[in-house]
Amino acid sequence: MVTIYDIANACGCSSATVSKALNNYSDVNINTKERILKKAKEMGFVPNLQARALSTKRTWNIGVLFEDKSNSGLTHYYFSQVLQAVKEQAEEKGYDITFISKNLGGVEMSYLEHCNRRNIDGVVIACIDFEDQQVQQLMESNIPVVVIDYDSEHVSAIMSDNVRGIYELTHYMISLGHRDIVYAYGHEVYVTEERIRGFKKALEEAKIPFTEDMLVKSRYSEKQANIDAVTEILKRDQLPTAILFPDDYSAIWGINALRNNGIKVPEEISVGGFDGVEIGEMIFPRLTTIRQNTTRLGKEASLKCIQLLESKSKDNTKITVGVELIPGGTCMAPRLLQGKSPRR
Amino acid sequence: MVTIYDIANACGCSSATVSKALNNYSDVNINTKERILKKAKEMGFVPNLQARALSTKRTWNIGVLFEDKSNSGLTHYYFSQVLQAVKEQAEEKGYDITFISKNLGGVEMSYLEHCNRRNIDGVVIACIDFEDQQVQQLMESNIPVVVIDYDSEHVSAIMSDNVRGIYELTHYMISLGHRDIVYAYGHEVYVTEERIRGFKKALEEAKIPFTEDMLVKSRYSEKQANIDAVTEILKRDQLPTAILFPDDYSAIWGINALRNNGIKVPEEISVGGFDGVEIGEMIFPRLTTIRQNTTRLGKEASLKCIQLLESKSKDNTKITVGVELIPGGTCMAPRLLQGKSPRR
DNA sequence: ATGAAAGCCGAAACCGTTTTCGACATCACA
DNA sequence: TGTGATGTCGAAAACGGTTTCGGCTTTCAT
Repeated sequence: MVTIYDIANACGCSSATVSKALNNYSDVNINTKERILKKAKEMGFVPNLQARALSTKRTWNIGVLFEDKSNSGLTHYYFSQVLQAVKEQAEEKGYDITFISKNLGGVEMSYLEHCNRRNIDGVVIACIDFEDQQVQQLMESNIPVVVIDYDSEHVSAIMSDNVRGIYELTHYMISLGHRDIVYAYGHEVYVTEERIRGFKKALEEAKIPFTEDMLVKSRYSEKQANIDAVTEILKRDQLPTAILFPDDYSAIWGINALRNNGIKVPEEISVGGFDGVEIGEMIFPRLTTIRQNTTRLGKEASLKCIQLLESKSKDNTKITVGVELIPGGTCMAPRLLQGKSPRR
Repeated sequence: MVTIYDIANACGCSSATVSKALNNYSDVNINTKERILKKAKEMGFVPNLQARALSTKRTWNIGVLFEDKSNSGLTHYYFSQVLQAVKEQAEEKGYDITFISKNLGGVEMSYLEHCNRRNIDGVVIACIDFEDQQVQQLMESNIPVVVIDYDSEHVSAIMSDNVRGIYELTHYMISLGHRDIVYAYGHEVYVTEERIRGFKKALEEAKIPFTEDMLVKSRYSEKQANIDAVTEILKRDQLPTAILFPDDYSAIWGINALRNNGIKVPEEISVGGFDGVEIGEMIFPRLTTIRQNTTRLGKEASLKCIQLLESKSKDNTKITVGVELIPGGTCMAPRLLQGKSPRR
């Protein structure tokens, strides 16, 4: 391994001058500088980031927290896209990303401690369980943190326009003629509250009275929870004409569950998803859903995080990223008379 | 930030002793040790990994190379599962993972240089383009490298049993009565050669003469390439009764393309995929495919990599991980007389 | 000619750890 | 009582960089 000292020797100058030459300091003669740079390249010099970090306190590392309880982390259809965008944007700015975990090497360790050990410059969080004690601790620390889809006074946030998303989807259903709509909502977290707000808003505007049975508890990205939700709904005397699921994955399993119970989609029940990931296009007919702009969410998160860490500050600005309705083939106007139960 | 010096001061001993106490050296009195550990915890000491790395030359960091040309990296249905397993296993052993990229901070940089800057302890590679000059350079370097699904004299490898996989799938098709089978193979890489071997082997055993038109060039995980492959096949005077695709994603788009052209699957043409990822279960009927053991592939890769880096050695042992046939509903016995062209 | 300013460079401290090696005390044993 | 072994500790160097600050030249206006 060749160090700046080796270069200094070869150039007949001091290591300080080499360091300055490599870092574009102004107080080094243009000729010396070029000589040093040339020699450095010749000798195959590669700076040691650990050494540099030790004195500059910058690791050029962004931590990523992606602990999804239900679907294990990286394989998540929606989050993996966000993560990809975070990664690309970070790399473009010269940062590497590192996953933050509890439980490193068999030793239970808080997220914050993990970050401190590695001297992470900043963190992007996009997990479901923001109420986790350790996540809160991290957000309240003095490490710059950007969260995706959560609202906290301590951190900056990139928000997908969930209210508008579910509002538009509901509105669309209503415009097709649906009035008996069920929203199978996800985990009881911030995003869910937001979405329920959007759901109710659309109903209200259409003067459709909201009743408790329009909400069914389910879970994001959990196959069985959504199949169970469907099973529960099918026990009712009067079936809804449309069901909205918390994400596309859930919607697809929901559709399968409906079909396994002899219900035709969309002829008997219309279905809407959320996320707009590619699996929605793979099934037939294509899933009606709300597309979240994963690329922008990820990019904005990275950029905001970098901006914060470079200014060594924290703030709690919020950036909202728009969503888009993707009409598919899983919805149609309800065929049966309202208020009349379709079979069973 | 509290350092070992602070602890030394508080304990009335030297930093050397503190370091030793923290690292379980034998030449420190049990009482002093406990006093130091207690104080360290009290003061909230967190070791600085950069400083440690500087003197030990271990970063506890494993680099991951996942550059998939077609489908962008992390969002890949198959690779993301492997990656998840690599990550989990690495973390269990106390290692963090970091993505290796060219082009860090706008500066073109070789993979090897990226690793050297960060002083990565070892690398796991699972990308498609192993022939890339930079990937080769990395494999030939003295950094411990483990590759997934590639064969090189320079590195250790974890291999999925591709030959057996495609052999079994083909064998299954033949056992259903198919003789006109097309294999739409993926990128022209090592894995593809392997699979073609397995394909031919199954034909040979069944005494079905191999002809060139049984192979169609396509690409892994590329929607359009597979749709195009289907379009090409459909131009033939005599259609095959079964098509095998290079992965599940491709198979699903292949099926959609077939259906868009009025061909019934599986009634007119049977279809097989490869990978065994969940999307194969989402469509109706469920995709017949070969399941690769992504979890084991990832775990083995991590473990092998750690074993190598801890012994500071390289070798080129190969570990093969088995595969499994998942019979679905996209295959059935061919209905039409062999040798007769089904319509058109 | 002179003093100030600007340009260029290097000594040395510093970042937070590990690790070697020698010093010292204590102990056991002949 | 002397000797060697054993146990415990710390000084100091090393890891590979960055950065401050002061000193020396050179330039330039007066």
